[in-house]
Amino acid sequence: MRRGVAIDYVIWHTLQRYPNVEAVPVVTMADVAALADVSTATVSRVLTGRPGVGEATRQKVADAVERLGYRPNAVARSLRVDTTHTLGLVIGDICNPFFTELARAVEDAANAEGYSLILGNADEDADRQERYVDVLLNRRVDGLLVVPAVAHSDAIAMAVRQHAPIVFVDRELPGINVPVVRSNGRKAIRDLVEHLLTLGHRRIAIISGPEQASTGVERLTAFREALGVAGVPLPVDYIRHGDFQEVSGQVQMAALLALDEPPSAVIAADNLMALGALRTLRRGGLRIPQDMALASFDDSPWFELLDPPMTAIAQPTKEIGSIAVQTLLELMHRRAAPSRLLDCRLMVRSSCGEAANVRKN
Amino acid sequence: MRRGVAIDYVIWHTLQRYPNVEAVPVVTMADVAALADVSTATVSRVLTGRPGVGEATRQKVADAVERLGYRPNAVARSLRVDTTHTLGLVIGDICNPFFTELARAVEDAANAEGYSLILGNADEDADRQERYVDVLLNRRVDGLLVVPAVAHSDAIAMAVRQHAPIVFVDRELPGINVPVVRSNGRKAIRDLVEHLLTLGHRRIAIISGPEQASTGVERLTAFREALGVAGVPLPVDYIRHGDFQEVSGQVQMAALLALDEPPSAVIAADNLMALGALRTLRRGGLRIPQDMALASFDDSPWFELLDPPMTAIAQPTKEIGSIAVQTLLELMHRRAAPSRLLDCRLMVRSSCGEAANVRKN
DNA sequence: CTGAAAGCGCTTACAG
DNA sequence: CTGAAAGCGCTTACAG
Repeated sequence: MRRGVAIDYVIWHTLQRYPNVEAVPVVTMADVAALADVSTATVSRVLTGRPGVGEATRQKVADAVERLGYRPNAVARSLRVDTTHTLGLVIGDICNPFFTELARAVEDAANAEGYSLILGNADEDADRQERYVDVLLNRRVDGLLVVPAVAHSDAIAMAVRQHAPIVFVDRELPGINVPVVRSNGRKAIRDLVEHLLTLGHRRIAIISGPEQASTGVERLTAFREALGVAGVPLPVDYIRHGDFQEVSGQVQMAALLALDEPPSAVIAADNLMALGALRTLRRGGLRIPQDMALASFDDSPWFELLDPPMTAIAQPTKEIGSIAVQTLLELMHRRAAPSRLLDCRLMVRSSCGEAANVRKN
Repeated sequence: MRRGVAIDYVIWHTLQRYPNVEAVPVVTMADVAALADVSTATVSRVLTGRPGVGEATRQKVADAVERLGYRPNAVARSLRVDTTHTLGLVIGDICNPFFTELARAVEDAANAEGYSLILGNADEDADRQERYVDVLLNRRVDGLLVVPAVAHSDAIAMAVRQHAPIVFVDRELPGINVPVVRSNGRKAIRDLVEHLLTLGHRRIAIISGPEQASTGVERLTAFREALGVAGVPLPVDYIRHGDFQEVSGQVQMAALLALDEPPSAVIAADNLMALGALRTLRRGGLRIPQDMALASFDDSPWFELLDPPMTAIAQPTKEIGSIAVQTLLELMHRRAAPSRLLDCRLMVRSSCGEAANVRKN
């Protein structure tokens, strides 16, 4: 077997170099060069497809590579050329389908441009976020996409000061001037509120994100404005702050139900909190939408199949991901890149009531 | 501002070195050493916390690091110490909640051991899988976890021959001898079939995985055995092969419905195909479980909230992830590590019928 | 068309 | 306790 012979050669070779180590032979470019009887410079040239190598030589090298099962050491290459062809993405929570879909979109876009992606999951936690930003930058990713999980980040501030190419996705950080690619929920939220008003709802509450999260704030503001225009009051008790994770949706929905005058409709600012809210309603035996209407920011493949199908605001996730990567590439080439705001779409289903049986309260 | 001064120093320093480049200054260990007036060896010692450095020296170095905003180059370090403190994970499909949860568990376990994780999404595609395995190995991850997406992989076979530490998760590859960590669905599937039989079902079909996928085969075999024991026939038409993604669930359910004698119950071999099957049923206006019972392999947080709540087999995902990492670490230390098989649990909900209203057909 | 040599930014024996 | 120097595995001017 040819390959066996080649590998044995390497083992032997390695044992020569490290006579008293239980060798796990790792083939280097020097091994290839030796076997092909050329210099490492030449091996490097054929491996990177650089022109100006004789056909015969090229073949000799290719054979040696094949026989030895040579695996280029990307770490060494990166050190030399000062580029890793890797992008980093720090997301808020890998269990949140929105981020999952985003990661998928970013990965596709990155691959299409010849980059691989290292994914960091901050889990909506400040420390984990800081750690990941540093780790990825130390690993010398060529560019970094981050969904900031907290109001303030020393790691990011420092990185920006050092001119690391960074773009924010989905959320942003006050006072840090990097391009942001995200969706603008304003219009869709206005549509949603209108939808609720048409269905007769007048007591509408919101389970928003953390007070520091930019997306949370924006969604809340848009909500407040939409109600204001319609002249519908928004009691402070109707504004709940969750943390974008499921349990907070459960808790805040329970808190709303415990109010003297509970709302008749609730909007959750992300899909996990909507899931939590729904769970609380179900456990309490409440009917949707008769006892409580519920809508969600973020759509999901599951929503159509829930009981009842959930009305939701869909973000253009794929687009966000690919535009974010494009933006990052611009930055990496030291070109200016603008922030981008993309529109959302309201998906009317039946969790807020049917247009048919409009109700008054 | 101290930091401003320090950075200006670096810019100046860098410009000295590269007078005609629009400098993006990157601070190196040599810069720190120069500022602290020590050797790089000493800087390295304090940075890696090695003992035997005078307190005064240590402080000088720490100050310089701080002032310059020094960021260690992990690429250079890796080349030198021949370890990256990184694990790789190649999953089948990042949009599949099972893999997402798995990735989360693996990441947690890896972080706990001081490793970061590079995630590759094969998207159930052979080429993408091969590419990722190579890319990750070239990047010199210290170990690799893979959910093999196809029946045969040259990249993996080669890597194993080169003694790369690899463990399979969730699925395995025939003829490749590496530890496997996955769940054993046999018992839970037997429970599920029993559950269906008790409810009166006699025409039970399965939407299995691809014929080459080990998990698909195992689940199918367990299903066939369980029916065999009960003396219930399994027509060939009742065995459908999907690809673990949603659309195939839709298609195969439609095929089952088109049969002369359609089944009264269907088991989908993963959660995405279950979702697809459910969608087809809903679009066709069929009632569940009256017109068709449906159960899923893989549980999901959504299942409890579906219409109707879906009966499912839950895998111990967290455990699979953490045990897989432990197993990989053993391998990395060149210790033998056994394969591990973990039990699943049947979560009875109402998509197959209530125990109350048992039916006969 | 090909090779010798320098160098990327670290770490680590080896001396002192 | 500290430093000079070699070397990890590549790539790339520079010569020839």
